[in-house]
Amino acid sequence: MNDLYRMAGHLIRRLNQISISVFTEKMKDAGFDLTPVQFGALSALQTHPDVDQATLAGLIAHDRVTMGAVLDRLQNKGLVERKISPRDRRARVISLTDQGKQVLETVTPIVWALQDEILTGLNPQEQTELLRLMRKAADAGNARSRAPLQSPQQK
Amino acid sequence: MNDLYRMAGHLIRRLNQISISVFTEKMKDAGFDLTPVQFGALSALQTHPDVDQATLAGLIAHDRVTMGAVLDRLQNKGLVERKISPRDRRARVISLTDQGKQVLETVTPIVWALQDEILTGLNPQEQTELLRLMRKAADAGNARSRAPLQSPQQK
DNA sequence: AAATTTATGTAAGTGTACTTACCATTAGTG
DNA sequence: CACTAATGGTAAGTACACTTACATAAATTT
Repeated sequence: MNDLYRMAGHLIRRLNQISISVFTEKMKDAGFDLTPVQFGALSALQTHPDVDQATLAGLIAHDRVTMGAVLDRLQNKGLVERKISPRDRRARVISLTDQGKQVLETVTPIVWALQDEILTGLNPQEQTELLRLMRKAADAGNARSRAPLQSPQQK
Repeated sequence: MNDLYRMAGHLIRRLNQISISVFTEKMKDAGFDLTPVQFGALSALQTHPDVDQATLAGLIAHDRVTMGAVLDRLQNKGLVERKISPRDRRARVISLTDQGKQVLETVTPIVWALQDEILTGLNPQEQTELLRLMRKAADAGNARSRAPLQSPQQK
């Protein structure tokens, strides 16, 4: 038995694989073609409408380049619109289309429901505790990641 | 404050970003150009020498295709050798080169040391508990991931 | 007002992490 | 022993998740 299996990094990667796999499967079952990151972007847009790409990237802890590519796909699917900001001609203001809003509304409860499935094998108390610890670790480590989470107020 | 931030999937993804970022930074500081997955492959090869690519992939929960690409890079760096298996002409038996062994030996303690840094913000008891819960969840969810972990005996 | 710095978005490149499809080979069945 | 099924590896394609580099535009400094 390799020590690797006891390393935080390896366990986190494995959980991420499981998480993405469960998400993809459930989304497919529900008839939607939406990745976790794409859902994250739509979800952040609902809470913070009409932000530009860089701000949106900061809201879900991505770099501008990745966010640009994700938005390309969301735009192709007709879920999102890009408009040049009237106050800054460099910036693209992103907004949910009607279809985007509708998809998000349908999909959000499904995404919530699948969260438990990611943590199958843990009882409710353990799930709560794991969530608490992960949140604490993610908050503390935020500045260490390449694309830190940035609340819009900070900007 | 968006609900997204309370979802298991989002927290796992964030921890993974932090984990990879810390790994990359520390490895670079130490003068090595090695990714987490590349280290994982070398480490698994140490414990299970002379396995074929598919078996190696199973040992660290990857699919054959990803493993092939990782091994291309490790081979280019001279850390690994591929030989056609005498007992199965389809299979490539992978072995660590002397340089690979040496790199692994130097790097392993660095990787262990950096694990704590991934979980900065948690005290030792919390780290232990998080690791326990992650291991339990990863084990239980193993079959759900696209590329489940496979012990060589199972095969 | 001009020069410098900073910031937004995109292009190109690397490295996972998969999918499907394919070829070669081996194992299993009739 | 022929036929089929399963397996190992690769090819091509998609989607993150970054990096560096660059053009444009805005903000700041001189």
